[in-house]
Amino acid sequence: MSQPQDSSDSLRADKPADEPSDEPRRRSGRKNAGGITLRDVAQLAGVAPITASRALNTPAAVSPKVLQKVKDAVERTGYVPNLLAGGLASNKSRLVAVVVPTVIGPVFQEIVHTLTETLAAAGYQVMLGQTGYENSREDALLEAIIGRRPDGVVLTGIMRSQQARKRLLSSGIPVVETWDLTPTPIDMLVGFSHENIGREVARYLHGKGRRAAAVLGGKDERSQRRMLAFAQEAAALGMTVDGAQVPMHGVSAPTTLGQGRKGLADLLQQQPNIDALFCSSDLLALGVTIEAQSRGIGIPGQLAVVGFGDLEFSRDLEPRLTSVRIDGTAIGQRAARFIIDRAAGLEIAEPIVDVGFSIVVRDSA
Amino acid sequence: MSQPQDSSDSLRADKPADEPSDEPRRRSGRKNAGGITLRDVAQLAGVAPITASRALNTPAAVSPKVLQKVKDAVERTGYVPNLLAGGLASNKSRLVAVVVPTVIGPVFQEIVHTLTETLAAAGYQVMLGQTGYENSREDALLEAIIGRRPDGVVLTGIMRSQQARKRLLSSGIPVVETWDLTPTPIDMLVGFSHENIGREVARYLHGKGRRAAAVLGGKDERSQRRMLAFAQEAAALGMTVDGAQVPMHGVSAPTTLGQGRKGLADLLQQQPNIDALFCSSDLLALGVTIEAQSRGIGIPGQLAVVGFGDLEFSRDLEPRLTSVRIDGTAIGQRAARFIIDRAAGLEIAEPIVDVGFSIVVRDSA
DNA sequence: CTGAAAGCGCTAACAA
DNA sequence: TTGTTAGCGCTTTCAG
Repeated sequence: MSQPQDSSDSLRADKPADEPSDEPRRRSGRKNAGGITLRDVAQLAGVAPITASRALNTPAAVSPKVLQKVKDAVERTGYVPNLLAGGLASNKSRLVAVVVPTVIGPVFQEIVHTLTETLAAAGYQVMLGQTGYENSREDALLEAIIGRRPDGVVLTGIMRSQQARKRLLSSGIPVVETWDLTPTPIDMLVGFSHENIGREVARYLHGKGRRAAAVLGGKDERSQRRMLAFAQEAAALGMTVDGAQVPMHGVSAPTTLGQGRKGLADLLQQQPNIDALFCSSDLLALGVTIEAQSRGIGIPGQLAVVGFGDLEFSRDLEPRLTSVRIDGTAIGQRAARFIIDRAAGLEIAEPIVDVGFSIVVRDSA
Repeated sequence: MSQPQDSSDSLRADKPADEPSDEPRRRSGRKNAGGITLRDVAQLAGVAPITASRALNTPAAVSPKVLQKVKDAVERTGYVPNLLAGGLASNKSRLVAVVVPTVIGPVFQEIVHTLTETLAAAGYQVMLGQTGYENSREDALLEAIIGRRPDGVVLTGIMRSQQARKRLLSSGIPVVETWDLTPTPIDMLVGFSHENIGREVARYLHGKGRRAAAVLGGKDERSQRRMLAFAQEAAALGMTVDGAQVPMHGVSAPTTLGQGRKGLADLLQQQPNIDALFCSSDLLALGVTIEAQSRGIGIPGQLAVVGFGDLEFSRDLEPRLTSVRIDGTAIGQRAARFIIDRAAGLEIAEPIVDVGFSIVVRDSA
């Protein structure tokens, strides 16, 4: 490959510093985009390294002439700043850790997507971490995260180990917890109340004249809380209540359509007369729909079904699925803003946000 | 908290500066897990920093006694190594960038999941990047990625801009492309042939006695190639071929169930006699199933349907969906191994891997 | 097996 | 506005 950028150098006319004077011992193996550093750029532009740095980071603080020279030099060398070095020197890594139980399954997709996008637009890069719903990996993961000195950590539906929480807190890294309304957040919080959801759904179904309620959900903690609140409220309203817990295959997997089918079968065996069912995910609800269909059970006629998550496909099902909608985009944006603001040194006036939820009423209930 | 180290600096007291108050100016605002550095640990353990470093990184290279002392010191101080600093010094960031069009949608979930998990187990952290199917963001994203000097980049279904490819190549960072079999990969490759899939599905349906083929797919490039190959092979086998292209709402979004419903409707209007349909995603196929059901079209009796992706739910649909399965886990593991091996300085014997695919035959076709 | 010295590439403090 | 100096926290190199 011919690289014709050897001695032409038509730009740096004033300071011929070709003198390889007392070359200090250089370290080996560089992976550095051609080995070009800020110093090379500065030299080519005929300015001090710090000036080149300013031209790139705070262009307003530099004369237009210098700015242009530096830009040219960057262009000609193909220089890409080493953000690791910059981060070390400035103590700002521009890295944000996002931790979820798993990226498999539709639940946290919207949040991860929004965070990645919003933070990227602000110059941050997202590091992804998966805990797998277990505590065991939390500690190792935390160590790996803190070691990178991120400018923020977003926790979604996890981090229960008390020790881990303490560790994070004492690291001084801004933390945003999401997907729940913890009574005692580590730092900042963007969430919603699982209990309120359960209660509201119970009231909604009761209001529709249903009297024999049932719930179907996985055994993750938040799902359980929705289910419990639903059951309690339904009972308080005078409804009968049955429930089935979906067996989670592997503690890190989300609920599945198959579990929905099986779940309804189990439920019907337990209590054939149920007329209202709250599923802790839309996938479960879809399974229930299919199973009901194959059994000739009419939805919503015989059985009203409410899902959770309002997945993209739910509006197009037959019948169209009524579901609880969580605005993952809003959560992601708010969380991103919290971290960006913190990094900018702003005071967060209200570090706890309840984004709420809504019941999207369609045909299935 | 008695810290018996009142400015005596027991370790480096060999240069008595004339002025006693020689304390060097310290930089401000540290976010450093309590501000504990390797030097603090080393001092507490009574060894040199480099020895403490060795105790942590290559425990076999220090005496058991020293190892214990350092471990104790780490324990007592709560020290967490600064991986940014380590990365800068050693030129190994232990960061791997994973780039996908979007994490929304089920397509790349398995790969991202596997990569994150496998790499984490090897001490690497995944940085997530989303291009949004557009080229526009590719350049900025690439700059952000290269700037972090990752030890590897995994590209999934993207990076078309020639300039971007060149940039990556010249950065010297190991690159693994996935989800396709490019004729001229940048570096390493783990993929499968979209053309072969199209052809095989056509043959399969022809073998089942179907003669009026149709395809339904999104307009992303690979989907198109599957569809085209399918159409060509079907025609070559003497089948009639119709096709419909799903309108993508926003170029970055994956195909949806709703599009499947609409797609079938359009297709039937075009050609009511089709008896075999290849959908470029399982979600599309599900939509087709539902639409067919509501129109009283029997599957597979009247219409055979084949999906793509073999999503988790496909096996539980009614009828159970026949689909093309891609082993995302295998792709992720292979890609991770490539990068880990490269980082270890190993020669990659065969840098191009075809993981193939399989047609999972169920009831729908 | 252990240590001193010298940076990795960049930016915060000061100064000019 | 620009430059000088001194690190950021760690690891490489080269000696003991």
